[in-house]
Amino acid sequence: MPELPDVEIFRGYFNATSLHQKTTGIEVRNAKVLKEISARKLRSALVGHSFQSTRRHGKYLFAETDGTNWLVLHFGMTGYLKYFKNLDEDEKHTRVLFSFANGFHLAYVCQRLLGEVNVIESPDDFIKERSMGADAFDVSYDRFKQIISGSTAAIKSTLMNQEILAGIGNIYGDEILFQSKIHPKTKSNTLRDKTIQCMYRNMHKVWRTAVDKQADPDRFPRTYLLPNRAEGAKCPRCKQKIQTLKVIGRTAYFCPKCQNKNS
DNA sequence: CTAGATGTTAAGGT
DNA sequence: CACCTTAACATCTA
Repeated sequence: MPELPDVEIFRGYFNATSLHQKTTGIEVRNAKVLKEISARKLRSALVGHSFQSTRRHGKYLFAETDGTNWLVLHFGMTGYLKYFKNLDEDEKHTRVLFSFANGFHLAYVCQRLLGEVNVIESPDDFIKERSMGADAFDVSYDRFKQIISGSTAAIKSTLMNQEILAGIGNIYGDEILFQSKIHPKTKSNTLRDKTIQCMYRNMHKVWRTAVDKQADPDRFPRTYLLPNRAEGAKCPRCKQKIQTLKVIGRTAYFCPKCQNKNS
């Protein structure tokens, strides 16, 4: 489930489980997640070292070692972390298994292999090389407004473009637009200042709620779209039928009554 | 059996 | 250039 809030939760999980202990081994079960490095390089960069701290930018998690390298984790559509002692708790789709000196393991699980495990020397350089936009949790209002009003694309497309704003994916994009009563196909540069302010506030509200509720839609407030994000479901605000349409190839769920293009 | 699913990228079209 | 659509990656589920 990895969008910004999910990755922020993984970061907390990593901090609570995997810092300050020596990595004793790394088993690469499926090298497809390594994308641009070898298993040998992953091991030589991390084995014998310990993780000291973490950072997040958009959907990427970075873990700093006591050496010169950082571990990079991206979770694709189906990735997550699991920390355990006994291998009978291992997961079917563990792609990389980190082992620590205390006998515990950290599994990088990624069913669809769309995620990435990498090693880098500088998160800031990596963020630049990958052309990532401002983190959607950290961005200032002035920058946010500049970003939105500088794009002629559909607002949902702008929000989800990682080179413009990093961290928003399909489901939280829908939630932010639902909370802000904006139609997903509204042209970004036609939004009024007041609407952009509203969207900025709602973006933060959604992040806080999602992290607070451990990104579990069942625990979200009833006024949220996410628990009702299904074809034929009813809008939690006006009871109209939720509709779908395609924006940049992804399904957008929205309420045709609450979210109209002229608001 | 088929279509679609939280992500990203490449290729091609308007 | 800015934007959109489609396809692809591997696997599971409705």
